[in-house]
Amino acid sequence: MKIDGIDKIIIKRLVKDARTPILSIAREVGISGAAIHQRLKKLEKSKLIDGYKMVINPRSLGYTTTAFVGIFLDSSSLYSSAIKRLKDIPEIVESHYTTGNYAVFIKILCKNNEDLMHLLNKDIQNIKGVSRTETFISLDQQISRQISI
Amino acid sequence: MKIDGIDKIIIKRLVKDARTPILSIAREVGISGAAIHQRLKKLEKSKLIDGYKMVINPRSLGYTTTAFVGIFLDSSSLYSSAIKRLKDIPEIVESHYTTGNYAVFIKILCKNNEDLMHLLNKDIQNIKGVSRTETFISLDQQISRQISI
DNA sequence: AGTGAAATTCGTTTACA
DNA sequence: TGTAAACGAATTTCACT
Repeated sequence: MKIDGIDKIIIKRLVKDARTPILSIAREVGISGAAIHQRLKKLEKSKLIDGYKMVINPRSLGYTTTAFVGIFLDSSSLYSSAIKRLKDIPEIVESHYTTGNYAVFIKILCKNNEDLMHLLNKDIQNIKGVSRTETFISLDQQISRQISI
Repeated sequence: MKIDGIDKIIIKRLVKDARTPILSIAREVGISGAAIHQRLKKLEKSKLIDGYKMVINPRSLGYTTTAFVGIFLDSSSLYSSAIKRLKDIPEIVESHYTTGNYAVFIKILCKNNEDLMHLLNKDIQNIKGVSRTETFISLDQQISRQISI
């Protein structure tokens, strides 16, 4: 799969705004809408494009706190059952099985510190196999982007 | 800002596929396209909607490794200059200033372990003020989602 | 908040360079 | 890969409820 300059323009425009009309991109690059359409279908088929998503602003819903939580498990065999429970906690937006100190590493959004404490002490600590957690609260996010193309 | 059931359907559909035609949503909920259009503009103005993004699949570009890196800084006064340097490393997709052990916490995508080592030992360790790093490599990601509405 | 209609703009297909 | 033409579909605006 080779990507040329036109493909890059298509991708850059749609990464910025996925609802940009194809014809508007066509006018920018100076080829027909049908050609852009064709290229886009090819990019989608190649799996380079994973989809198009509306982005929700968590802040507007009161979710002002981002935190990362490292979770220690008593045994790695408890991983899949723990994941099942973690999936039921909607504030958890990412979950990884990681090398290093922790077994499970999650990213979590909370409305405030009280909610975070509740999530840690009740929802997460009560999961079978969870022995201990370590929390890193994000005070400032300076980078948020996708891999560059 | 109050969100009713119709708004939720609009959001759910567009979170799943941002290029879903408004008229297709209109047909699903049984009101006119103009009404959906109106609601959508209102949601966008309310800042609940942060935008629409094409999602790139990093794997298709060879980025098969996700890692989290905690960075220790000699002094917190070096934060802003360090961030400037981190922004120049395209593999870094998130950067946070965090409470806890680390000063800076990043999420990074790499093609392989060699690239990761190079990024850690050359690009990151050479940044002024960086004393030490701790790396957690993601072996398995089970949750990847947005905050629920 | 919603409607229906009108005007404009898009997406998609097709036949052809 | 690309184009131009054609057509159905979608977006957007507006006067009215």
